[in-house]
Amino acid sequence: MQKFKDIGLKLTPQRLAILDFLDGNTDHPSAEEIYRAVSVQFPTMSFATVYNTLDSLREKGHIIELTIDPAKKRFDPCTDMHHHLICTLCKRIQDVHIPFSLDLPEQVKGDFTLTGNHIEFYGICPACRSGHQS
Amino acid sequence: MQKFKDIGLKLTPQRLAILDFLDGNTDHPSAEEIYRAVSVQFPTMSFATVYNTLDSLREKGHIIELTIDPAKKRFDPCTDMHHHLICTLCKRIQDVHIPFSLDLPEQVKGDFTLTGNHIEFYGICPACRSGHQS
DNA sequence: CAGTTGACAAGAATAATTATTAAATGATAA
DNA sequence: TTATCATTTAATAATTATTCTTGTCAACTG
Repeated sequence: MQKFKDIGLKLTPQRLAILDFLDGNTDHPSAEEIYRAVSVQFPTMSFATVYNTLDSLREKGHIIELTIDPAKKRFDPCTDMHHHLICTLCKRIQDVHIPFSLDLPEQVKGDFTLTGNHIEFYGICPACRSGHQS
Repeated sequence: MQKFKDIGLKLTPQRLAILDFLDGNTDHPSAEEIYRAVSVQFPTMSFATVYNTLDSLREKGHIIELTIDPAKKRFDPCTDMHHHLICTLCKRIQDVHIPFSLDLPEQVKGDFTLTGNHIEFYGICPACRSGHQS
């Protein structure tokens, strides 16, 4: 777990468990899913601890908070610039690790300084297209 | 108010007021902001009516629900495909009416059928860059 | 006119999240 | 190692956004 050394936060067992669950996870889990997963090892774990940890990690830039889901926040341990491919039926979210360096014409951005972008690709996944319950 | 004719819903005064407030609005207001604005004319207006109306309008495709703000839903009367330019400091959201026809390579999308995309451009707006409260 | 339907207001209920608190723990320096 | 001190935790209360429920009323149907 070398990678958690320079995190800039106290490394408690709870945090380590959350980090461990998140590490390499591409499911974009919600706070509740993280809580459920980590509760297996730490039955005394509090929900607030999950939120606090996620908040600290976000502040330090170790995770990204996704606003893709209108109902709840989702968290992504992959902080590289990347985008998302979302099935509009089953809501599954898939990573897109291709950079798109988009710019805006002057007349649109004006004196706005562009710092980045995030693209949501919408579509129908293979599973939903074939075996959907119509 | 010709444009509200074919809405496919009963046109009640409350709904008309909401529609009227939304029409041409580029501020991406939240339910609460809509409620506050419409309450001026209809002091008895209920919050639930706002949510119900917004929900009906969304179902009929007359407005779009934005998931840009992690804290709450925002609503956009502009249903054309368009994107958003967001100031990461003051959170102001500006429309970007430029189409970006992005595609993904086969190896990424696989059998996914792409239906659309939405781009969030992040940056610092002129106001925040100059007169920010540091 | 009686009955059905849809819409409204009011407020309760729910779900996600944040804030508060005291007790426990990890980091730090002697 | 140990005392110290700030941070973290768990439990719980509070908040916020949203949805649900209920009773009522108006408009429409037959």
